[in-house]
Amino acid sequence: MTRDASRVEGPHQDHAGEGRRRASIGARRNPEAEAAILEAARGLLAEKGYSGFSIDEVARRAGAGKPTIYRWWPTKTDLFIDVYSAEKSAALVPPETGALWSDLLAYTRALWTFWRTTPSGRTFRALIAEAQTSEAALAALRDKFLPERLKDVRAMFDEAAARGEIRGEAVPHLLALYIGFNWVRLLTDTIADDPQGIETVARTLAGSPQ
Amino acid sequence: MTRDASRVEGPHQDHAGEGRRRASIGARRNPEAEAAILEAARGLLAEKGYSGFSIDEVARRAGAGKPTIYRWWPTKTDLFIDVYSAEKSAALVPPETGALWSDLLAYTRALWTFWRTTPSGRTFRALIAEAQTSEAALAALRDKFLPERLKDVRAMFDEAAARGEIRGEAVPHLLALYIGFNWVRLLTDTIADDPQGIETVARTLAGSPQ
DNA sequence: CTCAATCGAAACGGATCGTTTCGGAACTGC
DNA sequence: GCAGTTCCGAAACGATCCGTTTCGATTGAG
Repeated sequence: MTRDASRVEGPHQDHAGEGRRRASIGARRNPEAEAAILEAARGLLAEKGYSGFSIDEVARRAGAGKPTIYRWWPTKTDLFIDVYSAEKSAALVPPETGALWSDLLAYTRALWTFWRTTPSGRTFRALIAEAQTSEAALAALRDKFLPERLKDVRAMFDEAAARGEIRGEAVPHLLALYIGFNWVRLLTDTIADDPQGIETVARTLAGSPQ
Repeated sequence: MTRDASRVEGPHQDHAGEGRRRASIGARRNPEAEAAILEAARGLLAEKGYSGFSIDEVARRAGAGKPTIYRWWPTKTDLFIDVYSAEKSAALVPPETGALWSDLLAYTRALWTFWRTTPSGRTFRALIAEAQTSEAALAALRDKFLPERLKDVRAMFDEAAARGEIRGEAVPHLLALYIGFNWVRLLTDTIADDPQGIETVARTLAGSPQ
């Protein structure tokens, strides 16, 4: 690349370290900086949702420079995915009622409550939305988060198949059906408690008599 | 508002109408401008998806001024919703096979093909994503588009209830279940044809023997 | 003819993404 | 101990975008 050699750049850095500053710790990553960035990003996402999630604001809150952020996370989406990865999968203990329909009933109500009462619902909506724009986010959602976080739900279906309640070959499709139901309610912001709807769905998926 | 009265604004408008220009037709809307804007927006959305859908680009393509756009559509979301409204609901003729499960099988395969082979799938994904950020888009999606476009599907379930295949009270919930299945496949970009999965889902919703 | 509303061009303010320049700090290899 | 490398954060930049404002011009209504 040909570049102009003559430079007339002005001075930078005029307040000269009177405030607190997290300087470099040498020719390697500063874990404090990384932690501060992730924590700032996590808090910002929980507070203002994805619309208020900007790199500039994360840098301000973390007391970090934008180049420091972009050194480790090439794009905003990468940082977002990383922050989402750190979210606790939450204390959604899968029920063990002995029947698929009542397992689903209990689990669904707990999930909706979790989505309503923590930042997780909002954050998950943001991830799904981001996945509609970014290929990286879509791949992360489909190939990383979904398989990981659906383990418990899948186990409920697998156990039901082992008990003979449903066919084993139907499990992946019943799972998709069940996930879709929760998604459509979350994405249309209609996850107020709905015992009747949830019970109908649970019984339909389990093939139980109504 | 107090405003400075002294102005030293430079001149505008220096090429003086040598190019084609769609001037005002008086103190009222110019339907040509409106049509050009909608057409440009529609084409842009189909070509580049929602990420490339900017007001500046729409204005350029339409040969319109941004103030003209903002006079009629207060925000970008409003224009987007309006463009989406104009999308043809498409030639998805609901099947009449006489049984819910086979109706669903045929309809689902046609829907997925429609989503894959036209800009509609991409556009619908964009609307769902937009609804996660904009309250207006969410309201439009939930209260306007969904009820309207689900008429055919709802009718399939209603007729099945009339035939005694399913309980009438279950219709809204089975509908949500069915929509969710399609959404989750669309939003994770997994709408390649999947006859087995679709059949399992159709039979589960219809309560048919497997 | 005057007034009001429209038209498109252009510029603006503010925000954002992602990049680059800069002064400085600290570890690593020699 | 001393250069060289890599990191650090501040600041500015270019580009893009949203939504607003100014401006000259056009045209219908009264």
